Amino acid sequence: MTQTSSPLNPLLRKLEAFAPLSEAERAVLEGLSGPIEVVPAHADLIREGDKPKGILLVLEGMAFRYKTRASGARQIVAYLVPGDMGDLDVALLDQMDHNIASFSACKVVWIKPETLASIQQNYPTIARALRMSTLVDEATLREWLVNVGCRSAIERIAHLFCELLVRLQVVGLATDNSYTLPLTQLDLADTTGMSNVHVNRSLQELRRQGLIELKGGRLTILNLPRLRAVAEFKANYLHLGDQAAA
Amino acid sequence: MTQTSSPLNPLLRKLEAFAPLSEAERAVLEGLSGPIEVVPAHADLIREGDKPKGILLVLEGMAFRYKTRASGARQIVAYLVPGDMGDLDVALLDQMDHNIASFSACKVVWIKPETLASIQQNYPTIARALRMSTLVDEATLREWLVNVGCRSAIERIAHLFCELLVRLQVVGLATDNSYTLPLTQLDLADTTGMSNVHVNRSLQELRRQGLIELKGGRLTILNLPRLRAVAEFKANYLHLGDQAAA
DNA sequence: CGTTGCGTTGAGAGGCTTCAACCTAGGTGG
DNA sequence: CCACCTAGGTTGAAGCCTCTCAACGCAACG
Repeated sequence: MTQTSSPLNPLLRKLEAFAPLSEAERAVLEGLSGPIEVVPAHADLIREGDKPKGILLVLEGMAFRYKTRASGARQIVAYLVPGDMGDLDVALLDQMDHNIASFSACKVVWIKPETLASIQQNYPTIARALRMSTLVDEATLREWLVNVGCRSAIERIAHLFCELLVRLQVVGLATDNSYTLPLTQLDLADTTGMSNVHVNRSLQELRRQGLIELKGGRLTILNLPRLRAVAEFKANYLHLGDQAAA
Repeated sequence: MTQTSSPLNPLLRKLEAFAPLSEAERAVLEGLSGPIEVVPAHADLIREGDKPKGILLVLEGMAFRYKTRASGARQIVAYLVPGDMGDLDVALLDQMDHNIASFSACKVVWIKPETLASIQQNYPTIARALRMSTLVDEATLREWLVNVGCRSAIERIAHLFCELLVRLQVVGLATDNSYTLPLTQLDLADTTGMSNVHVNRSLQELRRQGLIELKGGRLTILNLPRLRAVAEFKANYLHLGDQAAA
């Protein structure tokens, strides 16, 4: 209630989902805000082969990690929503092995490795929360692999929607089982490893079953229990405790 | 040359691929050996829902991470070869979100979080190498997602074989483009998101093209350049510098 | 008012799955 | 020492899920 308008709010909310923070700790995190970069929609933030620019923190908007093949095929390997951070140790790498781009217009910060390192040293609770968050990112990647590796078309999309709901709820960006989803069907296709045509048909099926409504860049989940059942969604990999009924 | 017989040797080799270690640092790492657990083939090391036992380090044999669906379907999400370690911070989680099991008989160690933490504090070079290694694990997961998300059956298998070659070469377990591969075709199927029948046919095709030989639990790559071309394999995500011609 | 990006629809093709049978090799026990 | 058993590899056939290609609708925008 105090600082809902701070650009750092999503990060604070996310970390507090792992461990309560003191006022001092919250204040320190506010110090991360630095120079905010405003990024238009559909723009690359950093490309494969580039030297890491620092630790990416998304404040607003939605971004994603992806890799491309020589053929031009694209695989999206992660979504970055407000409060999400890149790897704490990216600075160790001399070049990126994948790309990061924006879905919608974004506000981001590139945190200097030293800044983060010093915070981690001096504030163990924050350090813990940040490391938890990294573990969850990895767990999410594993879940995405399960998604593409052994779920059907409809199940994949349903699972993705369930995951996003939880992640956006944590940072206060989803209410009434509804949230902004600035993706095209082609984006969804490249995320779930299917063709845009089949994404279209799967979405229609989800609509026909009365599970979701998706139009104008906003997704509304009409029947969450059934959507979760379809996706066989268990939130345990997000490690939020009981907040998101596993 | 000095201590090739140490059970810790794979870890040393792996970390040295990221940064040269001093004798003192090597000695410290030897101290990790602790009580070695011998695990038979096809046994679970830890299950989803369990409390993490410590940081897993594989000394010998081959293990894997996997998740299962209610239907019984299994998705393998990572391979663990000698020298591979689990997440440095797993101890932060109160329960595992996936399983780990052995392919072949293994020797492993469960390192106590405190032990590792103290080493990380006192030996920055080791800490760096360990964190690099975690970054590579995550990058590998992303590459696996690309594999399942947008490569054809043959390409998936070829890519997996290329990756394993590099990883095993690093720890000295592959010579002459050949290495031990204690997997069944069903294991390969659950790794690549396909049916065992189709894995069988894809392997036959790779054999027919003279690219590989696979029998008796040993894989020999007969034509590495062509196998890499088929897989469109670029080793950059393993971040080994020039050691493995990207 | 044309252009452009995105969603939608139809039709045909194909990669992969499923089911099922059969084969082989290795291990076990009578 | 052989018969049996089992796990894993191989093969065939049928079918479907998903893809590709292509056309068309539609809304936003300059």
